[in-house]
Amino acid sequence: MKTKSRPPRRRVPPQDPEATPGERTPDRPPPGSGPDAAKALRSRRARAQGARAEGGRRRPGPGSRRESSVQRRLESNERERQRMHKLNNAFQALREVIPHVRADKKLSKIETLTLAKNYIKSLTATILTMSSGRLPGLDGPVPKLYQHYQQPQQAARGALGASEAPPEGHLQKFSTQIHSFREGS
DNA sequence: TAGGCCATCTGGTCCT
DNA sequence: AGGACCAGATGGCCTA
Repeated sequence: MKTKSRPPRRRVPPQDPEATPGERTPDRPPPGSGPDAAKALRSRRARAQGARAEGGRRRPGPGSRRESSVQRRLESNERERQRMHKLNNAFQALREVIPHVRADKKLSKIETLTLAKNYIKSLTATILTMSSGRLPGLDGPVPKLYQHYQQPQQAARGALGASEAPPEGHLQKFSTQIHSFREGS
């Protein structure tokens, strides 16, 4: 059972940037690049790997270039951690606004995204039905619905109040989708 | 024990 | 130039 919430995990001792990651990076296709970029990437990688291979032996003196690059790496790691934490907060905020079966079990990220998508679809369908095929407000200057969507930070901060919880009435279809999702279909 | 999920590290690329 | 973003790698925790 996944009923109990996991304790926050502290990743094993923060890795020493000196301890080279070794063969961590196989050739991955460079995102968004042509053959030239691929070539450049290969040579950069070769240089970097060579540098790592021989770099492990020298001891960085205080204030050395190596030491400052280690420092930069650590700062970069910290920023990346913060970024991921923010992302996870956003996921949590999303979990809290989409209704789901078995509230005792925390939704995984992929479940959260999939259910959110289905939920949006379901709500959209409901709105369309209620407004006889037209989105309410589309005749007006700026649809309120869209205005609401223009504030992503609000959701990210978990600022949605209880008053904005989804209405209970129109979720029959969505809950069916949840069930089929849970069944893995 | 295998498989799923996750946090973290890392190096590359993109953007300001 | 420096920070944000991205994706691969790695290893820990948990459940079936």
